[in-house]
Amino acid sequence: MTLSGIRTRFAPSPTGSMHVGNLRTALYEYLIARSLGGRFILRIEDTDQERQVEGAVDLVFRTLERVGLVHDEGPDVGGPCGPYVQSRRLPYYREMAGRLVREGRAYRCFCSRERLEALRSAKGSEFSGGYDRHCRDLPEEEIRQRLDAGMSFVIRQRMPLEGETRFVDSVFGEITVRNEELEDQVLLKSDGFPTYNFANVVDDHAMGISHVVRGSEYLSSTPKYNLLYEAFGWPIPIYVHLPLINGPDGRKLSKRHGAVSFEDLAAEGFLPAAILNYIALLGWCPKDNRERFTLPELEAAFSIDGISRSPAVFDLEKLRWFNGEYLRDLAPDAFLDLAMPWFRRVFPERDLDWPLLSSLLQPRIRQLSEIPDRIEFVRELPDHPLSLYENRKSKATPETAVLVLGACIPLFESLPEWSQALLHDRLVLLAQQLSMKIGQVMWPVRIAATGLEATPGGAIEMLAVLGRDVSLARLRAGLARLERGE
RNA sequence: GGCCCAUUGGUCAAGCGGUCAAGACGCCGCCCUCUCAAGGCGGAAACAGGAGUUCGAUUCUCCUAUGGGUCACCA
Repeated sequence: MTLSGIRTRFAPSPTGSMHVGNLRTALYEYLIARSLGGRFILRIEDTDQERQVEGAVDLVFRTLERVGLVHDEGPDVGGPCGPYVQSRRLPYYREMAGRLVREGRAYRCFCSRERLEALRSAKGSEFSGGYDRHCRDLPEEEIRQRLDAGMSFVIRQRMPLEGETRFVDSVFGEITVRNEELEDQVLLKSDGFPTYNFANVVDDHAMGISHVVRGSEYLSSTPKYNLLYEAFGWPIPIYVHLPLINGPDGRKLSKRHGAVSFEDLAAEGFLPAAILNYIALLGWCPKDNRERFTLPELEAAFSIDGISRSPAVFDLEKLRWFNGEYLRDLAPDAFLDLAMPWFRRVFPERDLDWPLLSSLLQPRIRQLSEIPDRIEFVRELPDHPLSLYENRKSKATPETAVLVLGACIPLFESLPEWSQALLHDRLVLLAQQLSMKIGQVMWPVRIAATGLEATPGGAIEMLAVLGRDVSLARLRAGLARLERGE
């Protein structure tokens, strides 16, 4: 079977949540494949028996689906290079490791973990690190003896002791490392599982991966990968190393920076499309500097040469801006559907004029999670100081408030219908009668009704949301407070 | 500490020898406006430092500084 053409893969370890860095890697891998007419493959790298997390594989599927990164081959959809789960490819890795041992490019190492640990601590602060190649040239009979004795072993790659390894990364350019820096890395662990490095190379070749896309934390170990490809006589893939994503403090983004996984962000009211759009721009910039992109638009615009080399800081503020844009672009009923669960957090039973509230909130929020706080005033009038009735711009004062509220309460009581149109007409009329500016009458009404300096709508809209009874009760209470002066 | 990489406003970033050094977020101001948003207009804000190369460096080279990555039977 020959695999040709552009092929990229997303190869997560099922160890927990979908970090935005991982998601971005998946995105770029997807985009490289799509923009070049290639195929995007999903492979699960579950070679670490101890770090498996229940349900993590499902989370990967679900997340990719939610953001629309559809893979062409993978554990669920199959493909010509299956299985796409590393724990089911064990015999293959053993065969390949055995081949390297036979050819003298790898060897069995019987060193105990204790010895290795002692080695490391002995080097101490020097940090010259690494394995001392103790078993590299064990005599044949000694190997056979230990094997017969049932000693466990790992298989290590026999690295060249001199010379240098050079490679070209599509993003970072040419990189050269002296071979003496390279450790005789473990290929096969004593439990028979391959290490990440080994399985990765073996599978990338077996699956015909043309572009190896990954975070730049792998940059310095890439020479080891290349030496493996060479040991097997396989062609070296095109490398695309991605700049890291850091937190605001300049350190690698992690849990202590708050919500950094896709599911955290989604739970906080960010739209998948907005998240995807934002992270697409973290480390990549289109030729025309455009910012708003749908996935198909990204597929058309993406190119490797737009990837940046320096790390990017994950800026929640900018994500919030993106999210606000996406929220505003939603059709009103689509926004209502998304807002409803958040409405229900404050009003599990009671119904309000949801379409009205929804239309007021849509242009005003950036995260769905802002909704509960924004409508809490409907449930209960917030404590507020009388000084709120003072507003320079509206020329409103506690004194004018008394006049306005005193006049509009009876007016509202006799209103035949509690409609925005009617409310509006009456208040405009009232302003004329009192020779006041419109804002002068609207301000105290809104304050008395909501107790808030800023509300999701004007006075009329707030009255409509609250309904006749609640509105009147609050206006009366407001007036009484003003008259008492406290 | 060794090795590798990076360095344009607070953040994302354009730039790829000659620019008054784009744009976006955020911030500030003005307009619109029954508050706040949204929208419109405007503003403050950057080439880490030092040597070279060159007629000319943000762009090329070297050094320094700072930051990051990596040195596992983790990925």
